[in-house]
Amino acid sequence: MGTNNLYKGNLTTIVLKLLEEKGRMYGYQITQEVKAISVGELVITEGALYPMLHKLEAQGLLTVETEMVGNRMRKYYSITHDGKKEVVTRMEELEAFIRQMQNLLNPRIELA
Amino acid sequence: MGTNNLYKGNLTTIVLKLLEEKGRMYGYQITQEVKAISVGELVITEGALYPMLHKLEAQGLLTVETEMVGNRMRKYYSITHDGKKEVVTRMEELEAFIRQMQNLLNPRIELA
DNA sequence: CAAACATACATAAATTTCTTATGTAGTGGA
DNA sequence: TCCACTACATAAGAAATTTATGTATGTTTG
Repeated sequence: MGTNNLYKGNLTTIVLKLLEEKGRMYGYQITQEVKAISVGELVITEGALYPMLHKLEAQGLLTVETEMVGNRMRKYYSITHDGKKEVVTRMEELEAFIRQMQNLLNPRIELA
Repeated sequence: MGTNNLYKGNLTTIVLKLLEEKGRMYGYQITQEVKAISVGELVITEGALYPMLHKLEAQGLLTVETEMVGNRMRKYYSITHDGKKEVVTRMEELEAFIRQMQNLLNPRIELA
């Protein structure tokens, strides 16, 4: 997960958002895309990704289609309507979080 | 920890930064101050706070002075030189994290 | 004046989320 | 033929936190 562990709790948000944008991706592709976009900073491990995808599917936020490409299996994931609602919620939470962190961490006027 | 769980992994940073600003605080005071600054959004639980303070002391990032106020014990924590270095590192990491999240989550031009 | 709430510390068990390690299997190049 | 890459998967362990308790004093309120 790169050099620092602040992404903890945000991997799901990143994956859902990516699937919302791209429409349809398979697991390995997600890891490569995230690595590319983050310029190598964020590497999602398989041990984190696959259980997460299964969980999101079980929750109805993603759907799967299995395809054979040549001789190899691929499981394509797409975001559902519920998944899109979840993305909206998570984005709002993230923005609130960033505001709060700036509020908490920027030196401020002495409070009573 | 409030309504969303994004603060996960940042509680230590928040506490160290607060002690750097304020100079000297005790546990309960930290929970109240954080709650006040965040307007009730961020509530640090005791089960998270006290073990964390003990750990930071063991790591040499904080020092403790126990005082009796009336009939009641208070343990005042202060940040050390090493603690201040840690704050600098953590602030840089947080800024890098926020930039990466904006990069990952803002709709962007289609990549190759 | 008793009960409820606030102050102030603390720890233990459970939960969530992740890393590390391992396994299977096909592909492709040096 | 070995190594790296693609592509899936699971299990054991680690870290940070929540939830649940526990102890004890202080203060407000009906």
